[in-house]
Amino acid sequence: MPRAPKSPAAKEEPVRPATNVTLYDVAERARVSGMTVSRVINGNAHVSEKTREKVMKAIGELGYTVNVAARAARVGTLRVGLLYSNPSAAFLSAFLVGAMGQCNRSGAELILEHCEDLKTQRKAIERLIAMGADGILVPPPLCDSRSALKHLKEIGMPTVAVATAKPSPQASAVRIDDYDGARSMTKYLLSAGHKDIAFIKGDPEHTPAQLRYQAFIDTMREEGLPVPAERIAQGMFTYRSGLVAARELLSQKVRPTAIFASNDDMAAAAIAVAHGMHLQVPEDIAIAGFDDTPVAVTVWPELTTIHQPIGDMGRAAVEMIVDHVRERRAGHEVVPRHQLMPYTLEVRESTAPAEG
Amino acid sequence: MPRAPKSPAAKEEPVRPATNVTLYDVAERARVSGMTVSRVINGNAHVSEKTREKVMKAIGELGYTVNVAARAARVGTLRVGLLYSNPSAAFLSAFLVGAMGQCNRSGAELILEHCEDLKTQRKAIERLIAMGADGILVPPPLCDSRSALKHLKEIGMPTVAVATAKPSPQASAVRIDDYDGARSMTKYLLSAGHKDIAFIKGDPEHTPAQLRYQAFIDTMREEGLPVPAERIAQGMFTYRSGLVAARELLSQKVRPTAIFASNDDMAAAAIAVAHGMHLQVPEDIAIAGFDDTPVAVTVWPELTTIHQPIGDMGRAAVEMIVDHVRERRAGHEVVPRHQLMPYTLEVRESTAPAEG
DNA sequence: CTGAAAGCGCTTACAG
DNA sequence: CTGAAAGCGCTTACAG
Repeated sequence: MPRAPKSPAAKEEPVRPATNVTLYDVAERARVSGMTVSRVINGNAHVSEKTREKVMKAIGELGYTVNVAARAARVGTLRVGLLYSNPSAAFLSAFLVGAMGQCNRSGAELILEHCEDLKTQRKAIERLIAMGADGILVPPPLCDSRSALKHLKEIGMPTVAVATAKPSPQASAVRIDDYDGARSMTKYLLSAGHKDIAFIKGDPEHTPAQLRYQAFIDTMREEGLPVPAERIAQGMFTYRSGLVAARELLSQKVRPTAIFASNDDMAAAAIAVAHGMHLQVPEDIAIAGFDDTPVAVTVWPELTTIHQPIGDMGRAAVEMIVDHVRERRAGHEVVPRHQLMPYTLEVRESTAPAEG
Repeated sequence: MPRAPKSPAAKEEPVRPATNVTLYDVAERARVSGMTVSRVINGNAHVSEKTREKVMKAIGELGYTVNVAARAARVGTLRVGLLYSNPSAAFLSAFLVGAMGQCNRSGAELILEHCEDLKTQRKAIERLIAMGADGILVPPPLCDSRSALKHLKEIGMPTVAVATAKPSPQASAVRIDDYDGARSMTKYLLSAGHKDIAFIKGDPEHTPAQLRYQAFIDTMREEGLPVPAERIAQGMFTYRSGLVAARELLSQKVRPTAIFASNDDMAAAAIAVAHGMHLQVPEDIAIAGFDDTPVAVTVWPELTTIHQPIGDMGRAAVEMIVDHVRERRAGHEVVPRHQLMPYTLEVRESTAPAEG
């Protein structure tokens, strides 16, 4: 493989800085009891600001980190439920890598439950609860299900939606700005001199598909380049649907100079179709994707795409749900949080400046 | 906050059967001390056979499982190092999912270290040790490096090689039988009526590549179908190398009726090349892969392939390394173990009976 | 708002 | 070969 896959936890921060400093070391230095330190690190409200500061200072100076194993021994292992239906294999495994890594660091346990469709989701949620889930993570496409989120809200289960494009204000969410990402890609293609760009839409049920398309249309329009209907093809985020869509787009009398597929699987399919028509990529047709899943660097030429930090999102989602669970246990109200992760434009070989 | 009690009708194997039975419950029932139970569950040698049996019986009756969090609190979290260089992204993430899941269940922690090539591996091993690794997992292609394994052996570090085709008797290994798997695939193609089968070899540095090729050749020969040189193409396990190899194989005057690529990335490339030549898959040319990585079900038609249980191998490797570390701590000699995982032949749409 | 005590479930010395 | 005691680092009652 040409490039080393991103290692999930390798960089970040040492898995756990094998510190021998305990809560009591902090207590001693801050001249308080261990109890008080415990309160501070758990965000308990009943600590004076002054005391909290003293403790935080000592924590910083000593480089203290909580021993999650000891905490888990006392408090019971916190269980994070993952309710998933049918995201792509690539998405799920990248997400799991991040989520599991963080569970490990947080001393939590990940339990998975599959649910085939929206009808069975209530049962899946109940199974997760029966298995002792303290909080639940909801990746696409379930994260866009109002009824799933509503059900979870009603039963008071801490919830984090992942990779939804239109987050509910009622529930926490970890996501990228799909609109912005698609806008960046469109601008990049424009700046490379492409004017006649075709677009492959994704599954209309997925909110990211809608926003990516909208961003493309809006950005083109802003440049005074309205997109005719024959430059838009409907896909379903699958490779196979990309095959059909790309065939449709490339069999026009006048071909576009670039295709922006709204995910990598469809972009990979577009490359295959182009090659099948003896078109060179990117010389005859530039092709771009979205997500930066493993297939993006498997195909040749490698795909220019928007890198969605799926592993980091899994990590962040677990961090957030763990916070929520602990807030709840501490008797606090759980306020929904929305975390926007940074995406990056990965320019690779499948795109190049337009000719002329 | 107390966790809701588990329903007795538990699922398969709940992540951890949240049993409330402790070591002392077992001790009481077996009429021994907690210390003795601890010795038994840790495989300590200094327990009489009779006592051990009593304890095991009580454990079974009570459904006791050790509380890994409590153990970790006492004994320090066990750290499993993962030394990897450049396996494909798909392999690594599938492996990580299995390995991390098992680490979670075992109360261990996974720490990753990348090493670019064989020259830097010694340093990578030292970094892993500095980070507190108690045992090290070595996936391909490093698992085939004699010098890496030798170094680890010399410093007395418990080691498990993963997915090597030619395991060293000196080190533990978790793998599938690559020879057998390739033989199964070849037999399947033969049974479907194919006689003229081409083969795309993998990176000659990887032991699985060698065995898969050998199995193909041997099986064909047994059937009285020796394979001419023009039916063999050299690949490197990458998509791009598969593109080149497939082009070579399919541009012969007389085309084979099937191509067996020794991994999925190359098989996916072969499909793309076939489509580019306006050949139908599987009607005009059947194509098979090996590994069953996500790309196998991303491309269309989906790939017939040998399913290598990569996630399970990650799980098994962690289980084994944890055993080794604990054996070592208990003062036992670590005897290398070799675990063969089951592969399965996944017949999908990319192959069909030969015509005629 | 803060603290002294007890205990989570297990293992490490130390005995016998 | 077996056990009584102490303690891992943290948190949960219970006080004040």
